Amino acid sequence: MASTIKDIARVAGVSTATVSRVLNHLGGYNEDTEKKVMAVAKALGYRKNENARSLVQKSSKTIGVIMPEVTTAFYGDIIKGIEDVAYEYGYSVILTHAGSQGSRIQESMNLMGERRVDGLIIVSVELHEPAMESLLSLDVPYILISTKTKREDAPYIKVDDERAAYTAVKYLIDHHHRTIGMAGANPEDPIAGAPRINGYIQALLDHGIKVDLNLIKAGDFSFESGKQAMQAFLEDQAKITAVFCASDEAALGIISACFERQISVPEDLTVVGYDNSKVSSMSIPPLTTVAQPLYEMGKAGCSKLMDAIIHHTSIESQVIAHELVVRQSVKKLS
Amino acid sequence: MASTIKDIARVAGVSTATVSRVLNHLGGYNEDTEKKVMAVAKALGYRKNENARSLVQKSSKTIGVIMPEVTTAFYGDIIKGIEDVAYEYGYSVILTHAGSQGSRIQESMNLMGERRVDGLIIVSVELHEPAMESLLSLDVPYILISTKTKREDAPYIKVDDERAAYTAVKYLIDHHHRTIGMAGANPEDPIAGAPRINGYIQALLDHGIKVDLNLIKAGDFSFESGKQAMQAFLEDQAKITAVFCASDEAALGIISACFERQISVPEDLTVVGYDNSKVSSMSIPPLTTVAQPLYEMGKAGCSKLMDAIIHHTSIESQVIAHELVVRQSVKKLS
DNA sequence: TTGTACGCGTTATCAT
DNA sequence: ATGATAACGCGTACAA
Repeated sequence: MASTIKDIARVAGVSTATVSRVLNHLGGYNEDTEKKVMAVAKALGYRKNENARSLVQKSSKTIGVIMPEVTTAFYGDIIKGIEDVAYEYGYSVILTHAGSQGSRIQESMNLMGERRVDGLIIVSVELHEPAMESLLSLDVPYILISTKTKREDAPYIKVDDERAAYTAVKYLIDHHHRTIGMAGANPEDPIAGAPRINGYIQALLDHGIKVDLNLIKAGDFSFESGKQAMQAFLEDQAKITAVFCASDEAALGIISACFERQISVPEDLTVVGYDNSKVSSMSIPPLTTVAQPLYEMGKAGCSKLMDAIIHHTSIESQVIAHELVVRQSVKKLS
Repeated sequence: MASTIKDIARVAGVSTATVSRVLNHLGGYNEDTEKKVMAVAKALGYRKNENARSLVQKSSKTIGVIMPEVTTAFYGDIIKGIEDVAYEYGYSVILTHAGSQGSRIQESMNLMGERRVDGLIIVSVELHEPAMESLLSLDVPYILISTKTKREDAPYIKVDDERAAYTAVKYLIDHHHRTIGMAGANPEDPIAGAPRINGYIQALLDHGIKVDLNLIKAGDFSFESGKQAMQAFLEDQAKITAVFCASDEAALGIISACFERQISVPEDLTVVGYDNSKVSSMSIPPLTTVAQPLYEMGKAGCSKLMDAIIHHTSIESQVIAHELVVRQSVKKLS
C-alpha cells in the first residue's frame, strides 16, 4: 500500500502540515527539515494522491476529451496536440468516444462531470440540443474542435470549410477545368458536409459555370462512398474532367475505382481531396488536397482551454487558416 | 457549484448515510425516503464526485493507457478496443503518450501512479529496465499490447511477429519468387524489427534459398524508409522480384518510389506489407499484407486487465493469430 | 519555523 | 430503517 504524508510525518518526526509544505515547495521551513522530509519521502516511495488533492483543491487537474467513434489518424493528430499542451500544464487527459452517431454522448458528458474535469474538449462530434445542455450543466470551460453548434456563443476552433472548398474548386477552375464533380460529402452534415458543398457551388457560380446537381454525389466521407461516387459518374456517363472530394479517403475511393477501370489519374481524371491526411502523400499519384492543421488545432484548442481554466476568462472562437497542398493528382488543362 | 450528498441530506431531512445508501441502491430504507431522496437529488442536479469516492474506496475506477508518440490509425484501433471494454465496466481511460523514443515514459508512469489508476496498459512502447521498475512499483495489474520485455513474467498480448513474417515470405516463395528483398524493419528493435527479419530469413532458409544480407534494407517502418529502401535496391541493381515490408507504410513507400520510376506493381515488382492498416485497402494496387487484429487486441487486453483488477488474478500472456490478407500487390510467377 | 485542527465529498461501521 | 461519526489523503487557516 502506498505511503501517505502521515507516514512521512511520523517517520520524520514532524507534522503533516510541514510535510505538505515541503512537498509543495511552499517555503517557510528549515533546510534541515526539508532535507529530512524529502529523504523520508523518497525512502518510503511516496507518491502524491491526485484524487485526494482534487478534493481539497476543488480542481482535478484533468481535462476531458470526447471524440467520435471512428478511429482515423485524423483524430490521432488532434489528440496528440491536445495531450502535448495538457501535459505541459501538468494536466491529465481523460478520453472517451461518443459512440456510433453520438449515442454515448450524454453518458460521456456525465462521466466527465463525475470525474470533475476542469475543462472539456469536444472533437468533431455534432452536438444536438440536449447534449449541449448537458455540456453547459457541467459548468466548466469547453471548446469545440472541428465542429460548431447552433449556439453562437459556443467557442470553437475550426477551418472555414466553405472557403476551403471554394479555394480547392477555384484552383481547378484556374486550371481550366469546367465540368467538375463533387463526391463524398453528406449534405445533411451541417459541419463538414453542407459547407463544403456550398463552397463548391459558390466557386462555380462565381466563375460563370452553371451548377449541375447530378454532378454532386453525396456520401459519408468514406473510401467506399468515393468508390460509389465514381461508379455513379460512370453510369451517368458524366463528362467530368475533375472531382473535388470532401475527404482524402473519398478521393482515394475515386482513384481506386479508376484504377479498376484503367482510368488514369490525373491524365484522364483530376482528383482533389480534403484533409491532407497522411495517406494523401502516400497515394498513387500523390494527392492534391486541402490541409487542415490538425495537430496545431489540437494544440491551439487546448491552449485556449488551459487559459480559460487558469485565468477564468472566456474562450474566443477561432477560424484557422486552411491551405491547398499541391501534389500530383491535378492535370493542368489549357 | 455542484451539490453534494450533504445538500441532499439537509434538504430531504435525512442523514448523509441514508442519502448514500439510496444513491447506491444498497437497500435498507423506506420507499418514501427513497423517493424523497431521489427527487431532491434530481432537483439539485446532483452528480457524484468520483474523486471523493476513489479516496474512500481505494479504487479510482480508472485505467491508464500509455502509447507511443506517433499517431497512426494503428493505435486508434487499439485504443478504441480498450476504451470500449473499459466503458462497459464503468472504468475511465486516462491517456498519455510516452514522448519521442519514450522520453516521457518514466514521467508517464509516475503520473498514472499519482492518479491512482487501478490498472495500466502499455501499447507498443519498448520498456527498458528502469521503466519496467517504475511500472512494477505502481503495484497494479498491467498488460503490454504489441510489445514484450525481457522479463518473462510481464504479461503481454501480441502476434508472433516472426511467424507472421515467415508466413508472408513463404507465401511469396509459394508463388515462385526466389529473390526477395526486405524493407522498413529496424533490426535494433527487438519487438517489431528483429523478429520480422528473422522470420524472413528463416522462411528463405527453410526453402533452400540462400540469404543475401544486401537485400535487407533497414528502416524505421515509415513511408520514407520504404522509399529509401527502393532507391537502394535500384542503386544496387538488385534482381529482386518481390519485397517484403515490415509495415504497410514502408510498402507504400516502395510503391511510391516505383511509381516515380514507372516501375509497375505488381507486374514489375511484387510488394507485401505488414499491419493491414486502413491504407492497405486504399492503395494502388490494393496491398497484400499481414493483418494484426488491432481492435480485438485492444479489447482482449483490456478484458484481461479488468479481470485481473476485479478478481485479483494474474494475467496470462496471449499470442494472437495473425492472418495474411491477400489483395493485388503480389504477382504469381510460374 | 512549525503544529493543530478542520474540511473537501464520500463510504462504512456501529449504534439506535 | 436510520443516524452519528470516523475514516480516506491532503491542503490550509490559525495558533503557537
